[in-house]
Amino acid sequence: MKQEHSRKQPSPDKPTISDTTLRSFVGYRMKRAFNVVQDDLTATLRPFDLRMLTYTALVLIVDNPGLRQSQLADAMDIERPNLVVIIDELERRELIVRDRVPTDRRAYALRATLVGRQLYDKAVAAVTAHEVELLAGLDNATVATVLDALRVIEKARQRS
Amino acid sequence: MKQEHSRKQPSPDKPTISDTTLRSFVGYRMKRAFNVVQDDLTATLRPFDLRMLTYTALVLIVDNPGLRQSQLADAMDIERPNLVVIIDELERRELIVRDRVPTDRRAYALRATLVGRQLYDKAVAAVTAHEVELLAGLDNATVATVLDALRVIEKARQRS
DNA sequence: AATCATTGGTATGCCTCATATCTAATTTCA
DNA sequence: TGAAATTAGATATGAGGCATACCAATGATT
Repeated sequence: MKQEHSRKQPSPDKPTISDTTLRSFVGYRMKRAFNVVQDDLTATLRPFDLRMLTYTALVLIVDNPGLRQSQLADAMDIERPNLVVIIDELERRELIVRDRVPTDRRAYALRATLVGRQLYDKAVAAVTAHEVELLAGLDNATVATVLDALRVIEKARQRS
Repeated sequence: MKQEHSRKQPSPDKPTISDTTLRSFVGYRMKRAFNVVQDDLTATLRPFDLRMLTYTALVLIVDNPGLRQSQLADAMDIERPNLVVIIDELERRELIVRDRVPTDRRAYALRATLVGRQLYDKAVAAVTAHEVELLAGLDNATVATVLDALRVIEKARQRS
């Protein structure tokens, strides 16, 4: 996703069109807000030459040394074939290594290199800083409420 | 996006991997929650043979009869070339028409047909019902707080 | 040993997004 | 007014994120 939605202010001559119906949907609001967050994240990660998915994979590998590709795919909620190219890229850049698992020669144990861990540190710090700025207009209690609501929504699928 | 993330419960044997670092980011939580909402929306719209984008376009055209394609692209935050195929599809299905604008022969005024408005009614009702179910675990005050927070986040870009 | 399941990989296609470029039509303005 | 710039829509094309089908190698089951 290379969007970076250009935020164009409404031209005063053309009539602004109404999205009242859509605004009544939480999903629509979430998408619009998430676009902003994602664009910000994309811009934040660009200096590190990371995309959202490579960043996510790197973080999970650093935090879970030795995990298998299939576990990582599960955690990232993507299919195994799509993870391969992500791992390929991280390995090519020597941010991680594919270690053979002695007890199961089909599998790889993924581990971050020193360089990978250093990039992780810098990227996580940058993303954290950007999030703080993005949430500057909200007090902590509100953020906590939102996070809790998001968790409820995320878990709602298991009911349906 | 044809995802429909298969919600697999964690196998008890394999160690669940930790996403603690990522969980600390609001963006990550938003993405996970939004995936659920989007999957639900996709499933809800499937019986109507609508995707999120065709649905969004249809709703905006019904609510703003006569708008131009470029206005619609602006409202949907997508590029004009990408809107063309969406409009093509809606027109082919005779849900909307491209009327020539007499005062500007470059432009089209988009209008929904009767069939389009009928589909709109059904789809909006279905999506509304699904949202109610998805948000069943949250009280109204919480939803209001979340919507407000989302608006603050969405507008935050204009500050940066 | 034979069958089945799993891991990682390859090939492939769809959808969403972007950019560059084209035409026709309309504005702008020297 | 007439040339240049701008705009509306369309086409072509490519990147990236997703899915499925299929394969080879290995491991698990019986």
